[in-house]
Amino acid sequence: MISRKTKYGLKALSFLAKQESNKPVQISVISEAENISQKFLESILLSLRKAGFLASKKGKGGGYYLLKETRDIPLASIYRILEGPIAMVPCVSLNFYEKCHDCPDEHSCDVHKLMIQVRDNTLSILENTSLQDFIKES
Amino acid sequence: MISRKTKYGLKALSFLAKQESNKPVQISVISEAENISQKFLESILLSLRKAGFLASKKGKGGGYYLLKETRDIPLASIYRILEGPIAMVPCVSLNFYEKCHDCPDEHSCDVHKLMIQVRDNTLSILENTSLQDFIKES
DNA sequence: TGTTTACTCTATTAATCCGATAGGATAAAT
DNA sequence: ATTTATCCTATCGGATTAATAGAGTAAACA
Repeated sequence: MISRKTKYGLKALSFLAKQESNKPVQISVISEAENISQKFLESILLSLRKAGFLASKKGKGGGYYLLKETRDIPLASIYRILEGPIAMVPCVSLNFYEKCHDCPDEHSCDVHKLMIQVRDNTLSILENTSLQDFIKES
Repeated sequence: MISRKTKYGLKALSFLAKQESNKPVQISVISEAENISQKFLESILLSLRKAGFLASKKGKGGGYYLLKETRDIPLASIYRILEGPIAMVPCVSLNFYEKCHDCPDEHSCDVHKLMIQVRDNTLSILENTSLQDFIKES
């Protein structure tokens, strides 16, 4: 299961992607439309901005807007920013590798072998689905 | 990422599956071989027993052993028992369905639509990988 | 029958994470 | 200047996780 943070982030990105123009949208607008706590959404959008997917404008008429084309925002990137590693165990993570504390030797671990397969399969979905695909069929 | 509970459970099942005979294996043997806290492993094996995958014998010569054929234990079942829902959001879970608190209407939710696809894809991997497949190539 | 062995069950704990909130700082528009 | 709206840090209660403790139960075996 993904956290609310990730779900909210996806909903907000989808909301922004569906605007006709690229005019900034205020946090309060998104939070009301999508039933998300405004303060919580603030921190989520901030993460997405720091990751380079969104830009913001302060002051009157300000807000958030997409910085990239929707087709250039793969689900995998959003997931990594908001949720963390895509791999099921740290020892097979490409972007967040960590040794498992209980494994003296990864290469002799069945779970390790299995999780590499699961990771590759999951990755192929998440890398090949973009924000565009995902609002397309609404 | 999966919890340690699930990882330990997988390792323990794999360990049992690799025994030649179906003689009971003591918790302490598994916990030492796999570097798992014995007490924690106790509760994990108990869950797997209650779910019908393992059986146990008490007393001398006792321990845990597999109750089903390794090919009849899909990863999906183990995952559901130890980790919980496979779906990324409760509103698309087949076995643990719950309405999302922030969605007045699931059918108009982009995330909902997307997560159905992700779920089906993930499911097809986890349902079609059995404990047998997963120890096979060690 | 009694002792050892090993699973069963409950419950407690420390640490971490999650979701949410508060409030002041900063920057832009008018 | 004043208003608007993002930026940033800090905090909080509650839930979950991983691990531990200890008493209870059942089986084997001498």
